[in-house]
Parts: sequence; C-alpha cells; structure tokens
Amino acid sequence: MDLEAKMELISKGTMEIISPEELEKKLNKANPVAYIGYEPSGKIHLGHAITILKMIDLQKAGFQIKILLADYHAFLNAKGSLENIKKISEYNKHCFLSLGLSNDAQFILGSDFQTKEEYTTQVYQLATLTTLVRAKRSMAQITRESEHHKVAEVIYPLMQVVDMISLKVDLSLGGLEQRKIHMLARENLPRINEEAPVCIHTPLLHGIDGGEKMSTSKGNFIAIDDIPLEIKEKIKKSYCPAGIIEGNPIMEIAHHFLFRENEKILIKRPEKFGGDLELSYLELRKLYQNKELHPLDLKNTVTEYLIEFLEPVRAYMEKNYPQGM
RNA sequence: CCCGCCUUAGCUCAAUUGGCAGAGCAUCGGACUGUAGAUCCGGGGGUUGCUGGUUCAAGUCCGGCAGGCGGGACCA
Repeated sequence: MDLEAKMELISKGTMEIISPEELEKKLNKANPVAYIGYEPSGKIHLGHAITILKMIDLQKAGFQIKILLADYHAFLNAKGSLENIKKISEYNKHCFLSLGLSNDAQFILGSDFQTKEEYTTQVYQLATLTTLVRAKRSMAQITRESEHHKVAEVIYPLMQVVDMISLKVDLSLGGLEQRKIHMLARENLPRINEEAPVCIHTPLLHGIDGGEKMSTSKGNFIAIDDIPLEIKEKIKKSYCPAGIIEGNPIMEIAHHFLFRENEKILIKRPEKFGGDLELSYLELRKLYQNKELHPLDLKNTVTEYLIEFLEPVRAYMEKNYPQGM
C-alpha cells in the first residue's frame, strides 16, 4: 500500500484528522503506534464498533495497535467498583477481537500503569496547567449525567492525556466526543515537553431512539453480539423519519456497516412498491431523500445486512467467550 | 467541628389535623399510518434514603445513621 492509499483508507468515514501532514509523517516512520481507550462497558455497541473498524484500518496501514481498557477512567466516571470493571474489560477484549482486530493488537489495562510515579507526576504537572473550566468542558459529553460533580471528573481528562505519552502513541483515535480532551492534549503536552499525537475523530452514531448519541447507559444501542431477533426488533422500533438523513440512525448504520464491504447493496422490495433495487451509498441517499425509498424497505435491508455483518462476532464470542456477560 | 434545610415511581414533584401513597413526563401494550415518531386509548411500575421508637394507625411525630445543599466556626 502506498502512502496515498493509506491516507485514503485511514480518512474514509472520519470527521477529521489533526493534522493530515503529521499523519503522513507518522506513516513514514518505523513502527508507528495508534491507540484508543475505552471505558469497559457491559455492552459493546455499534458506536464502539465504528472506532474498532477504524483501528483495523490503521492496522492495515501499518500501525501497531494499542487498546487501552481504561478501568480507572470508568471508575472515575462512576461506572461501579474497580473489581467489577476489570471483569467487564476481559469481556470487552473479546468483543474487540471478534470484530476482526488481529491478534497482535496489544490490550493494556489502565490500572497496570496509571499509578506509577512518573505517571502521577505528569498528571500533577498537567493539573497545574489546566483550568477547572477547561477540564470540565472537555468532559461535557463524557461524564455521567449528574448534578453532583465530583473531582474525579477533572482528573479523568488529565489522565487520558498522560496515557498518550505513557503508551508512547503516535496517533490517538476517538469518537467526536473525545475532541476537547484531544485538543487539551495537543495544547498541553508540548508544555511539559512531550510530543502530542495525531488525533482522529470518527462520527458519533445517533441512538436508535434518535437521541444524540448511542450509549450503553441510555439503552438506545444495538450491541455487536445481539442475537438476530434482537437486532431485528431494535431496528424495527428505531427512529427513522422518511426522507430525512440527518440524525437518522438507520441511514448511519447503513453508511458505516453495509457499505464497508459492499460498493452496492441490494434492497429487496415488494413489486407493488417498485421492486428490488441495487444502490451505491450516494444513490441510496438520493433516493431516500426524495422519499422514493420507504423507511421500512430501508430497515428491512439494514436488518438483513447487519445480522450478516455481525455473524462472525456471534461465532467468535460463542467459541471464545461462551459465558457471555 | 457546629447549625439549618432536603431525601417519595426511571425523572420532576404532590399527599389536609397522623387515616388505603398520587400526578405529569418517561417506559410498556393496543389503534392509526406500508417503519419509527407524532396523535388517540389502555397497562405496569414504590421497602416513601437506612434504622430504632411513639401510636389502633407514620411519607407525616421523636431519636440515630448515611447522602446532598447552604451557612458558621477554625485559620497559631
């Protein structure tokens, strides 16, 4: 793969790369490292999957992959006891592998290094450089909704910034909700004489209820290991206004999952409604926008393809993590 | 450390003098749309923060504890 093809592969489906020039340099470097951190979660859903698929792209483009199982971060974000969070992280590791990440990806537990002296010293250094308002603002889309804000909330982003240098990463991937923390890293790491990584943001998937963001806590997600019947029922009840693409979770799922491996998709449609169609993503958008494709036909198609797309996940989990969550 | 106020359904809040714990929103189901939503109809949902006491009877009165909010004090 030449540089141009790598850039193309990496940027496909992302919101932004900060910055493309720096990314090119990293691609020319020997053994560059790309990382992403996740708070261990009882369910890994399609929103997580978008970022894992992008990590797979980065892996194909020559990056060494580090996945941070951020147990302390989840703990700071009031997700439960550290013990339970660690247990969940083992399940998550298998979920990520099930999506096709190759075995040489490294999985790192946050608590294995986040209490070392060098690490905490750097957290304290950043604490002296970061205003409370800035730290809180960076957490706006990440913190559990609560009026009773805890100090943990402002420690969280500082730790995330230090993770990047502790793990020696060249590139940090995250959903768009990570943007403000990433920007904090880009701004403050140089101030403690460290190089900031390239930051790439993927779009956020809307919840199936049409909510702003698919999230485990809101229950508006499709999990990657949901059984076919569950996927079917969830898509059936999903928000999907006719003619509207903006904020439409079903169109988003089609975009990111059906067209990942297919140039065109087959839409099966009863004769009385116009018969079958074979469409590229752009054609699908146009037809849907013009209301020439009914939401139900879209839903049926997405259901069928998504169940097939996630089949390897279910097969992997059954074989390697049969106990489930 | 001291004082005051607060804690009731997933959320926001009602409940008379101590007398069968309710409403709105959310959720779930049905109707209507060739999807969902919207709309109409219907259902479920509770250890009233925990704990001890008074009483025939406690969400309500008294004590203790926990959590939250506010104030005071301490500041050599």
